[in-house]
Amino acid sequence: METRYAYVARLLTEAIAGGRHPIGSVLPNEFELAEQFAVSRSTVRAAMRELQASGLVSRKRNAGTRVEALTPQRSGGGFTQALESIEAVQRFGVETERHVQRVAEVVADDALARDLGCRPGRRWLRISSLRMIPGDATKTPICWTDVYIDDAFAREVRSRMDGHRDIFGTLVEKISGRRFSEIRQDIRAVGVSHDMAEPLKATPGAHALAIRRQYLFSSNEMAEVSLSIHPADRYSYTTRLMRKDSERE
Amino acid sequence: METRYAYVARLLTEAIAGGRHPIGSVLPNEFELAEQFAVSRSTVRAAMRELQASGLVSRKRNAGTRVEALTPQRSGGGFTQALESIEAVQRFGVETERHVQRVAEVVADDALARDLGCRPGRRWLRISSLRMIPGDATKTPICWTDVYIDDAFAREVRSRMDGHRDIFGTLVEKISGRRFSEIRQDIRAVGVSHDMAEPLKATPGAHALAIRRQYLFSSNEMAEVSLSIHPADRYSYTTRLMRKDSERE
DNA sequence: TGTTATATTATGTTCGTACATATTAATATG
DNA sequence: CATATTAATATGTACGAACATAATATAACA
Repeated sequence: METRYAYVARLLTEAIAGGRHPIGSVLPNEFELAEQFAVSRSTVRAAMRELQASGLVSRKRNAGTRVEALTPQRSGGGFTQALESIEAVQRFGVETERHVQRVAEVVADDALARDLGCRPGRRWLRISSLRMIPGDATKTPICWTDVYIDDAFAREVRSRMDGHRDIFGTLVEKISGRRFSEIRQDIRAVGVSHDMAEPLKATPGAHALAIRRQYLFSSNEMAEVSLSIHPADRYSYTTRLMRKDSERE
Repeated sequence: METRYAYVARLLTEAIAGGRHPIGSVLPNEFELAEQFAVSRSTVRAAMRELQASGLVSRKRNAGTRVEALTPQRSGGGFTQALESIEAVQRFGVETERHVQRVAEVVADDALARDLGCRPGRRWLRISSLRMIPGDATKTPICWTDVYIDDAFAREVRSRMDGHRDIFGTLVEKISGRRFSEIRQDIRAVGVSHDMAEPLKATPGAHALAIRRQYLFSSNEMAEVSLSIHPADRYSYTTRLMRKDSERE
């Protein structure tokens, strides 16, 4: 038999998916829900824990329970990929080090705006760098990366980037005092362009992976974008998706 | 101030990390722990929920709480990607339909074994197909896919594949009565080969994404592998990684 | 001996109560 | 009018009790 909290969780999930509670709206409080469903507050809280775990709602003291998504973001039955840190998103199998080539402030023209997924005219700090394996005698770069950081953080980033060996995303989080809530990633097949062929030690037109990563704060504000070019023979993007059940047997 | 359940969770986490409770051992039951820490059973259960969420322990009725790992496996702060189903792994933005081109039983030679990640000599049922957008007048395929299914399921798959519109993975799960526990995915940049240029309506050597997906029952039982070739102009692989935290602000 | 009832056990569910705490809204104060 | 104080509010923490359920161990029985 379906437990009562599972029943409450299911009804609420269906109501949210069905549009009864649009994103951003606030659910009735726990006591009201308890009365509506004729269960105790503890049962409502157990149901809420499920909704929260699946990413449907967020909760805050006295602000109530707000709907964040219409469908489960972190489900139980499907597959999940877990990355323990921002760095892990990059998934280089090996240790790499960054060699900064150029730093410049740029304004997005139409082409760049399309590449980055921002509006034309937006101002960015661009940091271009190569990634290498430390101690590699051939000095063959793994990839070329252009990191675009919101102009608002440009001065701080410029002054602190030298002492910073981590990925730039962590630096932006440190400077802004905020945390990224989402990373959008886009992988395409491209050819190595003429400009990049030489620094990458590849032939122009050679097969390569182009990876775009957009780093967003909670309000859908894009604070950073990175564009990487990986020649095909040096990199493949690997993920392991695990079925997630925490119950035993 | 540290809450009591957080205190209990911390002590238990430290005790596990410190080797006091080796992997596979069973913790004292909830009533005993409640007495040890001088808290109520509810508080112990709240602490247990934390340990379970971080992957340190698993629990089963009457079998108790067993230690599964010494350090947190799913810590907060990282990012996760959630796929609701096996199909979602493919992440075509649009509805697509499969057009089977060839079906054959094959034995992996050295080259194929390397491509699939299996041992040479293993027998597979290979199903080659094109994926199209229904109603597309130009009939331009999205991708070419070779699906390799374990020989053991070959006969069943052959007889049931016509009535099956879903991805083959679900068919294999249905036939075997087992569920995949892991999908390994590998994305590389390649050129369209001469054989595939014509069916894909692409020029030989054109930039393309090659995606290999290995479907595993357990960590060493690979039941299915798929190799897809996506011409660059028709597909990009997109993922959204969400921060795990569900607290607000 | 093998199979079927029965008791035991540890976690799971549900209730109710009480107080804590963070945030917002209302009110009083300078 | 701006600021400090207070009240109201919704979630968070903590307790204790009772019963449910699944798995295991034990006893009863043929």
